Amino acid sequence: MAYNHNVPENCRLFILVGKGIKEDAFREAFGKYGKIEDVWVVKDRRSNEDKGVVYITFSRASEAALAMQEMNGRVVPGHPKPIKVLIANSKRDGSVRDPHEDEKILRLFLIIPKSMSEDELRREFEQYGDIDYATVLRDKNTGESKGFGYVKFFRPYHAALALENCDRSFKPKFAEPKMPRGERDNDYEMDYQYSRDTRPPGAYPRGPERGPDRHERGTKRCFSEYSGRDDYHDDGPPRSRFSHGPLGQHRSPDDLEQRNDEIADHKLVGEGPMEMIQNYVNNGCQRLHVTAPLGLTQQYLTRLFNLIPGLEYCDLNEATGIAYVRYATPQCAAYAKDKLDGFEYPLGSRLIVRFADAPNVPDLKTASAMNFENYGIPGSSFERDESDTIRKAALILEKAGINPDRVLASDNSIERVTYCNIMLPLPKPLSPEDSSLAQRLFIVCQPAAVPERILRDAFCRFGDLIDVYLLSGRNYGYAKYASKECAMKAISVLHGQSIAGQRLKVLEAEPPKEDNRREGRDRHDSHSE
DNA sequence: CGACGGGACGC
DNA sequence: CGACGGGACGC
Repeated sequence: MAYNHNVPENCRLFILVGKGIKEDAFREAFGKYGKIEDVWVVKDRRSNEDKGVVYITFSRASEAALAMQEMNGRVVPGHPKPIKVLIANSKRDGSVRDPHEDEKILRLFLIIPKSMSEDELRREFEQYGDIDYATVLRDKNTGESKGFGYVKFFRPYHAALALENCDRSFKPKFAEPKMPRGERDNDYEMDYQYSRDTRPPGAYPRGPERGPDRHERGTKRCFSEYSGRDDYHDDGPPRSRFSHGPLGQHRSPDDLEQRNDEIADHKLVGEGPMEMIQNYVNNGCQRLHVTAPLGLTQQYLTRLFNLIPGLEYCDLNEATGIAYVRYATPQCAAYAKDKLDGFEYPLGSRLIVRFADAPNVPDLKTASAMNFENYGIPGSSFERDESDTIRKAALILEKAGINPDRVLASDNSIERVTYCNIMLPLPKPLSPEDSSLAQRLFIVCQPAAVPERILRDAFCRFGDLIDVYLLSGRNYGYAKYASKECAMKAISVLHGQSIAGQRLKVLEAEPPKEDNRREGRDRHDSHSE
């Protein structure tokens, strides 16, 4: 435990690259995919010359996977050679090439309820991306679930999103590769298989509502554009030379309401107005940069952008409120930008949607700042007719399966949540799992258990929550806090209230029953690793 | 085309 | 009444 400080798994990129490129160029090229923790341009000890290898550590695996997916095979500006981007092995594993190393970044090991079937497991995780397989391990004799399973994705980015965003009770981990000796069939060249536009063999479009253009792209583009691609050369669906008007144009309040209407009237939902989308100009940009209000969750934002056909991913950094969204075609992206830029979501806040890397929008900061002027200032003309706007927006959110009551309160300190009978403080970040325990609470749900994600959402709102869980199959459990005040606040607010239809008791927990009284220096820490 | 530095448990 | 959680894949 001494070294290897808490760098999460699969957050580091291993990049093969031309020599003479400086650290700043990598920060510039990779920084937009996430928070860069470290850039190391490897140099020869003696000659001090570049070795053509760079390591970049991101704060999260999804950021690294996204950067790999987007940057592999591209060039760093000003340097002609396309780079090769892989997820780095952990330092401990060294440079060994495991023949099944892809499992380390594609497959999750998950703790699941004993009652959960493979279908349910798959359904739970396919919200994060296309799934290769979902398995539940069972006792050979009784057939009873062992309470854990594996889910394998096609893309590292999707696996990482699932890991980071699934209910914490799954205790997700990247699975250790373990393969029967028999080889698997689709062992095609791994090197570039996760790159930008590829869709793996057997992948299917997520969700039945996807537009037909998805299928056309589908399987056959896997390796078409890797070699030496250095710019936008879209070979996607039929492009149109016509547009429904200029893009990125200043918008009037009437336009916003008009768009809300369109969405509410289903013009935008479901099978999608494909011919309309095709009429959007192809500017070669499939990625959008979204500025969302803080507090908005990954899941909710994904549902919103998924209303528009062709969504490939929607990655929100919940800490910054910045999301990157990608669609199957530039037209879909343009359509999404047109419809959702300035959209009131959640109620009371507006999204800002820009092209992430369009040549004609070189400076994101400038674009965002301008946009704030247009939409973000209270007292602007957007406030007129407020009740009507809110009503329409609520309609749209309901269609996306989003709870319209989850409104950011005007004073930004409490909100209405549908699962609870009272207003609650806004969610606060969890304390790290290894935080020292300050107070434990005993929780009883009567008459029946409440899903853990709801408990987590409720109990985190007082701050410094480490963990909350119910004993498996029971209606009681514990919440652990890193601060006594936060725990006591949770008791004072939540005790006696109703959550997900259950009556809640929240008490200070008694010390664990098995008297571990010898808390001195009972065991010597085996310094592992 | 292919693999590991610097600084470092702490206010 | 309601008291203490689960963890690796048929070679």
